[in-house]
Parts: sequence; structure tokens; C-alpha cells
Amino acid sequence: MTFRLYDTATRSVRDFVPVVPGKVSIYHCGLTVQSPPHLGHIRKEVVFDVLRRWLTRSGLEVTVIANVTDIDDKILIKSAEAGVPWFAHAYRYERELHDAYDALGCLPPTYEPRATGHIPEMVEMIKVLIEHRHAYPAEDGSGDVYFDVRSWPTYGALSGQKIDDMEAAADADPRGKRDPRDFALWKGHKSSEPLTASWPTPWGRGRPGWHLECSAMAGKYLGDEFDIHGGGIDLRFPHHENELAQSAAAGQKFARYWMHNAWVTAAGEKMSKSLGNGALVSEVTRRYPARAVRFYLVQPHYRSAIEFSDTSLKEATTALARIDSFVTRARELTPIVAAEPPPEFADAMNDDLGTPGAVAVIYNAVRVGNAAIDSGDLETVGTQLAQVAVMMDILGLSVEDADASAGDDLRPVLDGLMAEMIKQRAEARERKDFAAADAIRNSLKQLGVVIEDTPRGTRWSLEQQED
RNA sequence: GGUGGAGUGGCCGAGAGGCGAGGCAACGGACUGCAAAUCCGUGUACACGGGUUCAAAUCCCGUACCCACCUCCA
Repeated sequence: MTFRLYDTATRSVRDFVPVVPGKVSIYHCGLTVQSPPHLGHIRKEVVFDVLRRWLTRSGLEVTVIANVTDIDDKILIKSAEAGVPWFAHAYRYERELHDAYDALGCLPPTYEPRATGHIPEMVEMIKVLIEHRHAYPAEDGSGDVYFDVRSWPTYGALSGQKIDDMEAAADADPRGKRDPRDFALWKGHKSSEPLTASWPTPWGRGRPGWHLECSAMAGKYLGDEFDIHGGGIDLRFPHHENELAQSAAAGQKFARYWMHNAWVTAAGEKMSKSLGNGALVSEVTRRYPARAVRFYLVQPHYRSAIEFSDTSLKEATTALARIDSFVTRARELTPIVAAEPPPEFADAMNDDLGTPGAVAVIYNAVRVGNAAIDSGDLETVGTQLAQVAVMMDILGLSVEDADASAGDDLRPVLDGLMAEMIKQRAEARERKDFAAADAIRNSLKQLGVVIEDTPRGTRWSLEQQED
């Protein structure tokens, strides 16, 4: 079975056929680094990280480009409010973003270009568009350059909209625009803005419009035609529609597939800073294990909205613990060996990245593996363990990371202390002094340490934390 | 006004004409000194009203409600 992907442009699931056999090129819109990332932002990253891992696992050579928009209106406004240079503001949040990627186990893109590093490419592109009469310098002398949407016959095709049906910025000041729906490729420098936030062009000093950045960077790193262009569903219009118009009008074929992930919602509504309902990644990962947060984001299909709630996060934590606990018990019996994921897992993943079905296959392997542990069927334990490990790996939830948090200097001391406690309790049980045995177990429980008696001896572990 | 997307059992969340994805919770059983973990078992859910069909959560028609995009947004 080949990989199939839902393409927003055609609104259908299509067989994936790469431009270059054996290779995949992906561009997804990174963030405007103007504020700390929330769960919604990081979901996009996780979705494309899983896509990338799966395609790589399928034997394809994957190139991923995710840009950083480090110059825009909000960055200028917020940095001015904070009294810091705009680039300092942008860099601070770029670092926060990278911290969030790391925390959730997202591999870095192949290249992560910054908008401000690609001004010459953008200027070149504007020149071409003006030559082809698809763009024009503003007639009001503002220094802006606009894309002429009426000059591009298929404008609106990606998002299924017709120019004349658009509500448009009808009441907004058309400034130097020929049509209020024309959008800025380039924004002329304003005296209220720092000079460092402007670059010289044949049309005067200024800075790039958001849409143009992505077109220029996608073209530079991936060429005239590439495979997958992604982002959050809200970018479909206007951002992706505009990108497509610019790049196509400049003579490029551009993306073959458009892939958009759905929201993380809060109380049924889109998560956003302006609504004040955003759950910051840094906050959520403080309260829940980062792997559980990733698991929570990976379980639903990428095109379904995820409703953020503490109960869901707690459930995900419990569910992941079930998988991890199988791995812990199984590894006591047999090592993890390399394996291929089960066919049902591959089928699910190949069907438009069907992570819900893929996760169900993991649970099934866990159940079979647990039963094998109970019955002492070591061979089955080994195969199930290997499969669970490889499947978790593909989802970016490596089981090797499960107990990494306990891997510090104190671990040997801790193990020694715990061994002593367990020994004392065992001696109490030996002489049928269950009151003493339970007292030890209870006092450890108070400290968040769970004691379990198994056929292979007593095990201790840290309790899943609740807040 | 235009364009998309939803609605599934106590909760989360898949599916998309005929066999109840999966998880969490709950209940019963096995195991245990008691637990925990694990395994086995227990559920007749698909917004509403019509229709098509031998068969509909899934197709068609209609209705109400929700969310999103058309302005910066993952």
C-alpha cells in the first residue's frame, strides 16, 4: 500500500507521488516569533514531525523546511512596547520555540531559514512579478508593493473562494491598491518604525510582507516544484492562497499537495492569545510529562480538532503509562531488538497519517505482550516488545526516553535506598507482619513512590503525577 | 453575504452501507496476605425529521444548533 494524503487543494485523499522518486520535499510555515508558543502552535510541529518520521521510515529521503518569520507588524509593536530591539524580541521567542520543539521531541527541520536572511530573494521575486504585470508599486507613494489579485485568474482556487464573494477589507482604507483584496508583497518603511527594520529596494526602503517570505524561501530551498506544503488550517486563506498566487505567477509549479492540520480548541473555541485561552507549552509540560503531552497530540487524527482539557491530558498520561509499564516489565525479560512495525500499523499510517488506528495497533501489541508475560511466553514477549518499541519510535515517543528523567547522579543512591526499604518490607512479610509491611508501603506512597509485588519480585516506581 | 468543518456510548476518540477501532472510567471474575499491575468478561452509541435499501451512524432530502475562514493567527 502506498502513502495517501488528503490534499486541501483538491479536497480529496490522493496517492502520494513525489516529484523525485525516493525523495520528499516538505515546506511548512513556521512561526512568527512574537510570543511564547502554545499547545496549538506545537501541534503543527508534532504533526509534521510524525509525517517526516513516517516517510523516512518508509525509505524516503526527506527534506523539511520550516521558516522563522522574524520580522512583522506584531514583532515591531511588541518589541517597541517592551523597549527592546525588534531582533532581540524575535530571537528570544525563537529560542523559546526551539525549547518547545525539543521538549516535545520534534526533530529540527533540515533547514530553518529566517525571513530577514532572504531579502535579496524576495526582491528578485517582486521584480519578476512586476515585469509580468502581476504586481505594482503603490500609487500613493507609500513604498508598498502589491500583488494584483485580478491579474491571476485562479486566485481563490486553493481555498475555494471567488474574489467577488469575499467580504474583503471593503471598509478598510484601500490606500494605493487597485483592488482592496490586493495584498502587500512589500511594505514601505514608516518613520515610526526603526530603520534597522528596513532594507533598500528599487521601490524604496521597506520590509517584506508575510506571504512573500514563504514563497521566496520555499523556492530557494526546494525549487520550482516540491511535494508537500503544510501549516495550520487557518493559513489556507489568505496566506497559502497568496503564496500560491505569487509563486505561480512568478512561473513556479509550487506545491503538489497541501496539508493542513486542525486546531487545538479550548472550551470549543480556537486557542489564541487574544481570547486568553492559550495553554502555553511551557506551562503544560510543567504539569504533565512532555511525552504524555506529545502522546495526547498524536492520538487524534491531524485533521480533527483537539479539545484541550485537563481530563484529556490526564487520560493521555494514564494511557501512555500503560504502554510504558508493559515496556518496563518486558525489558526485564528480554532486550529490545530491531523490528518492522506490524502491517496494520503501516496501513493506518499510510492512510492519510491515521495515527488513531496506529495507536490502536500499539495497544493491541501491549495487550498481547502483557498476556505473554503472564503466561511466560518469552518469544511472544520479545516480538511484541520489539514492535511496540518501533511503533512508538515512529510516533516520536521513543520508549528509551520513558525513564530518562530518573537518569541523574542520584539514581544509584536511590536504587540502594529503595532496595533496603523493599528488603525490610519483604522481611516483615516473611514473618507475616503485614501491618509493618503495609506501613512501609504506605509511607512510601506518601512520598509518591508506588510499591508493587510481582512474581519476579517487588518493583518500585514514581507515581504518575497529578496536579 | 461567500467558503469549509463538526455532532458518535459516562468521558476521549476512530470509522464511513451489513461483522460494536481503541483508550479512560465503571462493574464482575482470575491472580494477590491485602493491594497494585496484568489478563478474561460486561456496553446495543452515532443531533433531529423524513426517504432510498434486504440492510444506514455511514447514501439522499430537509431542519435546528455549533465551530472556523473570508483581517494577524498553527
